[in-house]
Amino acid sequence: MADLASLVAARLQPAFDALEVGADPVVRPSDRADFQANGALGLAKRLKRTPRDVAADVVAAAALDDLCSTVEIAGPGFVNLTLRDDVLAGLVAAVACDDRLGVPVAAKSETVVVDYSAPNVAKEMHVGHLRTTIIGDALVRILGHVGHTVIRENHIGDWGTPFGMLIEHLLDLGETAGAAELSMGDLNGFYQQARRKFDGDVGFADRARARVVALQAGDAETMRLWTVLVEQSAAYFQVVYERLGVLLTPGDLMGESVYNPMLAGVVEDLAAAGLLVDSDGAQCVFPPGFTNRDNEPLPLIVRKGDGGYGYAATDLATVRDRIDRVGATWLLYCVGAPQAQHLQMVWVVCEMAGWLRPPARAVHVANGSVLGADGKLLRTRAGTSLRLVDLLDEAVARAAEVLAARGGAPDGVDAAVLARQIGIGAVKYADLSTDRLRDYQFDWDRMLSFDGNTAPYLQYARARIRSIFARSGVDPLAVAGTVPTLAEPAERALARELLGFEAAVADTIDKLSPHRLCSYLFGLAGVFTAFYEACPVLKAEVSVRDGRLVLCDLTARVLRTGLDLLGIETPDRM
RNA sequence: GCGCUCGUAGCUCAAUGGAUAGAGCAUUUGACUACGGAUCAAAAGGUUAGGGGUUCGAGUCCCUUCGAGCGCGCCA
Repeated sequence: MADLASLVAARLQPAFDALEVGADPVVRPSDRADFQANGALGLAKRLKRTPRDVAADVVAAAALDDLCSTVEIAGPGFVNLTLRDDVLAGLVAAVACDDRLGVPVAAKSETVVVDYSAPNVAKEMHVGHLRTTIIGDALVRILGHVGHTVIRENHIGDWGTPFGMLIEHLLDLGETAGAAELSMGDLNGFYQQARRKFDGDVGFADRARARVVALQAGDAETMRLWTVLVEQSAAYFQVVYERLGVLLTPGDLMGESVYNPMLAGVVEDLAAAGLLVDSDGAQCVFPPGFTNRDNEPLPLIVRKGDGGYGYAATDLATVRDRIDRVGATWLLYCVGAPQAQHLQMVWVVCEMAGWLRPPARAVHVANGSVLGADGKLLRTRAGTSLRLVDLLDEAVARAAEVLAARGGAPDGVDAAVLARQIGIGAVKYADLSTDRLRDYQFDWDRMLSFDGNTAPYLQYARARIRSIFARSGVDPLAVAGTVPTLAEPAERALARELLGFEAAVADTIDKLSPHRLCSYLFGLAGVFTAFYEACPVLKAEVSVRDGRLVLCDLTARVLRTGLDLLGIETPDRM
């Protein structure tokens, strides 16, 4: 199934080629017609002719009669193309019979590593982990859907100096009690108590420092205690991931400790390449183009003055591992915007060292922050960071309230399950539907509303369509293959919108921005509503009815597939 | 000081360099014994923070001012 705009562009291409100025047609969906071609505008100046004349030549040469019902040259030289109804109807019927709903498998399948979530061991998951986790997970699903080989990597913080104090605190509590506290998810308390002792108790701090040395030396007992911390945390993370409904599993954990054995090699190779510089006792690389506040070259500190490896060394090793061992050509880092400069420096150094080279490339899928109603970072009333589990619990509780106010769950539907689907879906959709780079304002009432660009609205729109089939007793399969008539404008508009799914998915991947898909689904639901209002389905005579049922069924399937790609569940009844 | 991101309707958000900048909410007006009424339709709402530039064409690209947020040597 070829994207419609590409189909039209391909028809115009020979006409452009004939003009011999090396330009390509620009065809895009338009509100004024099905498509608008405007490439002639750019050509006109080079040809020293008016855009309208050039457009007329292109249209005459393209012979679009079998594809378009009207081709109109408008304004300063825009070509408005309206597809023939029979062409449109045929395409919709074909998509309706296609399990992939028109979305093709990528011509080039790539191995993609998606780095996302990345919580810290023995620390609470908070709102700050929400966006990276949800956006990363949506991209994993979408890229996988179009046939890429997607490797999820959860780069948890499971190494470094804090583990000295964490291990000592675990010993102070007693292993059993400490582990129990961790598994209950009271991680804020655990970490903060350790921190407080480290800052206030000289003896404890000394033990913690000694413990770091033992950890780095691979002392068996210390490693065992470290493993306790990591395993308890990993189990806790998994509880959160399952409640959130993301694909991450314990098998996806690729913590900092994994790269530990590779760090010496990284430093050796950088030194051999002549990139390493001693600066104030630290081993650094100075990538060009980065300066500090005094306008001096900014170092990437690979090895600290005390001989320890910093996170930069780990990040370098990670790039190398993903490319050389995993064989990835596309590295996606779903990480907050503040880390942009650090990542850029790491990648520049990797390029200098020859580790990151085409076709492999790294992309920072940056995200903005989640803000409260006051426009500041979302926090609890007390001003502490908000635990992710608490946020998710509240989402489900509030969804249950909204559901109750609407009259409760339908008979035979588990209200608790439905509340979870709506509540979690609402949180995820609110996050995904805003441009990921922008900060967005978290608002329970808005995200849980059944009106507007929300998950409940889309879930409800689909459930209503399902109920048409349930009430009528018609099996969608029974009408499959019917070519809709598209006599009504609302039918035609819906058909055209349905064919846009492919382009919406492609655009989402192109920009690595799930909100593109959200916008499409919301638009589709709106066009469907207009259709549903204007065109009776079950009351229509059979020949018309079956075509409309195909449109209904296809709409429901596109909504479901689209929400599925975003990681949002779709209850059949609600 | 340098760098990054952002600034669009009252509010929350859209908009591949393409025509008259679009939705939802809120507001106002209207429809209808209903294929799911917590429905639908319509109106109103804009100097795209300000100024300059590039372009046939700028919310979008470049420069600049203002404002918000975040980074900038041994934490990750």
